[in-house]
Order: sequence, then C-alpha cells, then structure tokens
Amino acid sequence: MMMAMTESPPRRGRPRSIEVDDAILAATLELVSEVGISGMAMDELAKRAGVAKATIYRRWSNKEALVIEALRSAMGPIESADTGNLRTDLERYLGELLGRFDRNPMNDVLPHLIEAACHDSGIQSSLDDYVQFRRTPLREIFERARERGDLDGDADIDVLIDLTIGPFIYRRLLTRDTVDERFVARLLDQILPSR
Amino acid sequence: MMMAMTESPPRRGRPRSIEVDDAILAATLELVSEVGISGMAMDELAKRAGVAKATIYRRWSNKEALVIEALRSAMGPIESADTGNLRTDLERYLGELLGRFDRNPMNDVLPHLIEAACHDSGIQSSLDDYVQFRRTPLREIFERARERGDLDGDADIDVLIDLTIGPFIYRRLLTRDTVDERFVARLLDQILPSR
Amino acid sequence: MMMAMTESPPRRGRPRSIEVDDAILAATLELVSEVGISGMAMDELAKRAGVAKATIYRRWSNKEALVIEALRSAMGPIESADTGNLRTDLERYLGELLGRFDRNPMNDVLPHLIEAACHDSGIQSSLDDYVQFRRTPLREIFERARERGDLDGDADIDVLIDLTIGPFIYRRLLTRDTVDERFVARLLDQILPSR
Amino acid sequence: MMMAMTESPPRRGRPRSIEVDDAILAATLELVSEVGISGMAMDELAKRAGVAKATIYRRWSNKEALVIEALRSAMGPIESADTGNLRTDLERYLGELLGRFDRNPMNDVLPHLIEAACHDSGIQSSLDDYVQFRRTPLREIFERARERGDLDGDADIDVLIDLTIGPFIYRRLLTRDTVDERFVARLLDQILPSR
DNA sequence: AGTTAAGCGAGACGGTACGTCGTGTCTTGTG
DNA sequence: CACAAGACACGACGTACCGTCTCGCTTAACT
Repeated sequence: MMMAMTESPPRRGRPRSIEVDDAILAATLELVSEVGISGMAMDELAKRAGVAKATIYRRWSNKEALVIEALRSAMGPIESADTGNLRTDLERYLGELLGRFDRNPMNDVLPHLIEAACHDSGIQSSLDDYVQFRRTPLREIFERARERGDLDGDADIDVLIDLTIGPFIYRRLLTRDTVDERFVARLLDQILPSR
Repeated sequence: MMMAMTESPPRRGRPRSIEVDDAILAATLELVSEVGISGMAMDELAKRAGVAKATIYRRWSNKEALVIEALRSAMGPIESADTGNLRTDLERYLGELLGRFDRNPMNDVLPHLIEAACHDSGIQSSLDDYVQFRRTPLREIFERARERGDLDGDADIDVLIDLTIGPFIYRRLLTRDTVDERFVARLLDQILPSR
Repeated sequence: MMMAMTESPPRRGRPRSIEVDDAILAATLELVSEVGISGMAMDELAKRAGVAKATIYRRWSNKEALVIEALRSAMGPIESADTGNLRTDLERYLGELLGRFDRNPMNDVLPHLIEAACHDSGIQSSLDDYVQFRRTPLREIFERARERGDLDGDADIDVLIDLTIGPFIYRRLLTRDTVDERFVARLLDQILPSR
Repeated sequence: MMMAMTESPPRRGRPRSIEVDDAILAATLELVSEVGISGMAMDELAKRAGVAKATIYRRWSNKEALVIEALRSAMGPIESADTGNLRTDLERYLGELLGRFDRNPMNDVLPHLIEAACHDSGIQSSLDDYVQFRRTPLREIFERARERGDLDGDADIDVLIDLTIGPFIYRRLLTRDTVDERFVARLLDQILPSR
C-alpha cells in the first residue's frame, strides 16, 4: 500500500473541494431525514448545501447514487467483538445496529433505494454491497461459535443470518413495532439453542 | 327488506360505475407489473383503463392510495389450513404466500408503498391493515399448535411470526436470494423445536 | 301554418318549469357580472340557480348561447323617441344606451361573445342580430332627420351610425375612458353639422 | 466605456436565450392565427417552439401575457408621415393600420385579450400600452394639422381620435363589415371639415 | 508571471408527470 | 317526460422535479 498506488490522474485544473463533498452529504442526510428521499428535491438540496446543482451531479450520477453514498458515509462498519459467547456477541452486534438505525433516517431510505435498485443496476450493486456489509460480521460471529462448539457443525449459518436480520427489517419497514433490546432478547431466545 | 344491515344512504345522483373501478384496478396491476410504480404514469393508466383521469382521482386521492388498493384487491386472504401438524401448516401457508409473491409484481411495489406511507398516514394505515392481514393466519397456526401442545405454553408467538415472515421480506427486498420451498424447509428447521 | 300560431309540439310528460328558466338567466347575469364569462363555471352556475347542469343544457346548447340570451333578456329594445330634432334624438338614445351599459356587465361579456362567435356560427348570428338590433333605432333617427332636411340628402347614414356607436365600443372595450353625457356631447359636436 | 447608460446588473447564471424568446413568440403567432387564442394549447405551443413548457412560464405568467407580447412584437409602430395635409396623413395611417390588421390574426385576439384584461391587471396595463401606442401617431397628425391651421384651435382631438379608431374597432369586432380604403374615405368625409 | 484546464455558483433549459379544473354528456332515482 | 344529483370522457392548465447546459468567475498546477 506504500507509494500511493491510487494512480494520480494528471490532475489538472482546480481540484475538487472536499468541503463541498461534506456539505452535500451532510445536507443529504439532513433533508432525507426531514422529508424522505422522494420528498427531497435536488434544487432544495443544492440550496441547503450552498452548492450548485451541477456540482452535485459532477460527483454522483443521480439522486439515488448520492443517497446511497450519504447513507454509507453515515453508517460505518460494525465490528463483531469476540466475547467468547455467541449470545453476547449477537447482543452486542444487534445493540450496535439498533443504535445506528435509531440515529439515522433509515426508515424511508431503504424502501426508496430498494425500488430504485429495480431499474438501476448501479444502485442494485451498491445496495448488494451494503447488504453483504451488514451480513459479514454476523457470519463471523456464527462461524466462531461453530468452531467453539456452541453451534452444531452442520448449522445453517445463512439461514441463521436471515433469521437475525430479517425480523429487524420486517419490523422497521412494515409493522413498525418497537425494535429494542427487549426485542433482541426475545429474538435470541427463539433462535439460539436453549442451552 | 328485513334487517337491512347496510343502511341505504338515500343514494342521489348517478352511482359510481363498478366496471370503472374494476377497469382501473386491473389496469393498475397490469401497468405496475410492467413498469413499476414510479414508472406508471397516471395519463397512461387512464388511457389503458379507458377512463378519465378525473375519474381516478375521484376515487383515490393519489397514486399510492390507488396502488395499495389494487394490491389488496389482487391478493385475497390466505386460509390457514389445519392439518393437525405445525410444520405442515406452516409449509402450506408459506408455500401459498410464495406463489402469491411470484404471481404478483410485489417486488418493487412494497418498497414504494413503504416509503409513501412515511408521508401519508392514509397509506400508512392501509399498509398496516395489509401487514396484519398477513400475520393473522400465522397467529392462528401457532395458537392451534400451542393448544395442541406442539409448542410450549409460554412460546413467544409474536416473535415466531416475525421469524417466519421477516426472512421472507428480507430476502425479497434486500438480498434477492431465492425464496423457494427449499428455503422454507431450512427456515422451519431452524425455527421449530427439532422434535 | 294557419291557426295555432304558437305551434304546440305534442307536449308529453312534465312541462318545463318557467321558474327554472328565470333562475338560470338571473344567476347567469349575476355570475357574469361578478367573475366574467370565462370565470363563470357551469357547475357554479347550476348551484347558484339551484338547478341541475343537465337542466341548463336542455335549454341552451352551450355556455355562450346561454350568456347571449341572458344578455338579451336583460337588455330590451331602446325606442327612438322622435323629438323633431336630430341632436336631441341622439342624446336621448345614447343616454339610454349609456344607462344600459352601466347597469349591465357588458364590459367583459362582449369580448367573450365576439371571440366565441369566431368558432361558432350560431353565436355569430345571435351577435349579428344583437348588433343590428342596436343599429336600427339610430338608422331611424338619421332617416327622420334626412326627411326633415336636417341632414343632406346624400348623407352616409351607415357611416354616421358607425361614428356614433364605434367610439362607444372603443372606449368601453379598449381605452376604458369614461363614457358619460359629457362625452356624448363632445361626440355629437364633432359628428353633427354645426348648423 | 464612456457613458455606459445601461447599467450591467452583475448577470449571474446562464442568461436567457434570445432564440428561445423568438421561437416562442413566432410559434405563438403561428398557432394563434391557425386556431385562435383559446384553441391554442400550451403543450402544443411548447412542442412547436421546440421548448419546454416551464421555459414559457418562466417568461410569461400565463397564456394571455404571452399572446399580448407576441402581438406587440409582431406589430411594430406606425409612423405618422407628415404630408402637410391632414386628410392624406390620415389616409396613410389608416391604410397602414388596415394592412396590419389584414396580415395579422387580430380578429379573435383582441376580444380574448380584452376579456383577460378584466381579471388580470398585468394584461390590463399591457393592453393599455398597446392602445396608447396606436393613438399616439393619430394625436401627432391632428396636432400638426391644428398648428397648420387645418383644424380649429379648439378642436377636440381626443374625440377625433375616438372617431377615427372607434369605427374600425366596431366594424372588425362587431359588424364585420368590410374595412377597406373605400370605408376610410367615407369615414374621413364625415369627420373632416368639408373644405 | 502567464497560461490553461478544471471546479464552481447561478440559473436557464428540455422533458415528463402530476393533480386540478371546466365543459358538455350520461345515468341514476324521484316527482 | 322534467328534474336534482352527480359520475363520466376529454382535454387544457400551471407546477414540480430531474438531469443537462451555459454563463462568468475562481483556483490551482504547469509552463
């Protein structure tokens, strides 16, 4: 990684301003959380960010691409801490995920992105990345547990992950029931081997 | 004329045509499945249904309200057949649900509706209705199982339902992994007490 | 064609109500004077008149036909009183015309009718009737004056009429200058032979 | 750089395209003459002009405001040539006015504008401008004649103008009698002092 | 120091859909 | 049949948003 292998394209002319990037992403998160994605107008966004619309489109090819990056920028990776205990690991991970959801306007962002992904394969793959990005720590947790013997050798880890995340998504998007630590506990009670 | 439980509001003026309702709903389903919700233009819809735009807006206040009703009209209830066995009941119900998903353009409809529900409380409650409508048969299945003794008396039925539907939603909307009978089997293997 | 001068069409069923005619015409004049012709909606008119829209269209084939009749009903003929003096005759006639204009919402009715007449020959001929209807008394006045010798034998009566009415129309429709008795006097000073 | 009487407002953003203005005005005249004002649809106009509807509405607040400007753009000023003779001056001016009327789709434009002016004060004042714009040359002609002594010192010039234009308007809009050089001659025979 | 290429704010632009309104016709039930 | 009520087809309206474009200015890096 030494030497800056990220090739330096002969960079001529005025370089892009980083403050501008930040201002746009910040304004995006702000606006999305206020009015939802479809309620967010690019004109309004530009005004809020103190930026020209063309400046936005120079960086992102469209609204969804912008939103998805704003989202990812706001939601860093979640480490899968290894406490040596499957249930504790899951509690930590899900607790952290919960906090992210609560602090971010995920509610109506996800649905919009999902729909956008239907007709735009770029968004499609960004969303796929994001999804995998959330599954990976869980997979690590479950695999560690299997190695430890806390889980059967033939445990269906993919389905376990689905069972862990699925109800979260379902509640956030559809039932809008509370998703809190109490719910995490009830969920794990069902999924994990009783003893 | 006895009973007359549906009071007859003295009905003045030309009554709304039922054919028109049907034509609109049918055209909506057709169009949505072809081009998605956001790709469906109300002008085009009106033309397809052989109906004036004003006639549509006389019945539904906006696009989403229409789509959600079209959806519900297309998706009748799913009976929870009582086979006397929890796993079989669930297999039947989920198998049927699977078929509905496949035959209907649910994929990008749900996300759109979920987002629309964020700023429109009418759509909100319609969606809530729909969600409960899908939960009820599962609740019946689980309660029957509990009475039968196939499930612990203190089983957390709400969470069991979340565990049953959640992964479906998650896969359809986010991972886009296959959702078939094989998956149903793996899911049930995890959820249900081994024996 | 002899006898039965008002032919009686075999008249079956419920006869048309005269109150309805009156209510419609009255409401028309009221509305037109408030919001102008193009601002008058037939739905609103029906509501004001306490009448169904179909009832209006049963009597008049369209909005303009209705308006033109409302107008004519409001503006009876103007007699050309014979005072034995040309100037006095004209003063009387124009004074009366003035009063009619002031009491009626002629201002924006005429322009609308004129335009409507461009694409509807029925309105065209109704308007023609109305125009002639206003010219006739003037023609009588001028012809009497000619017989009396107050006007040259070869006086161009058509143009004299144009000169009498034209400025009225021009001022009402375009300049919106005041049109009062003072103006009538100045007009006649120019048109009539000084002595 | 001396003088610089037209201050340059620091001009930000992309300037409005003059070609667009021209295209819109041209298409407006074309369409109006084909189908009349009320027959002209803004969608069709936009298509003809090769322009977006929003671009039209950025310049004119509504249909009438556009039409009136199209009209003014099409009808340049008429110079009041000074031939040293009142009658000849008037003949020239009216002859020219006649030509303009014939070459332009004035017929149903004026009535529509007059009505529109009733509820829109912007159109009102535009129309006023236009009216004055047509009166000015006549005023000059009559004033020159008065200075020359061809007209009494106390001649009522305002009324003379009304007498000159009024019959034109009246004939075009209401009687639809021919308005040609012959008519101009008869008109002037009546208005002007015989010798 | 001057040149050059790109970034940038502002806002015009083409396109497309939206939801509303107005006209004149049609369809009920009631007199 | 007339009538009130109101649904209906048609078609125009003016607005909103998206993503692109053109201005004139600014900001570095390369001569």
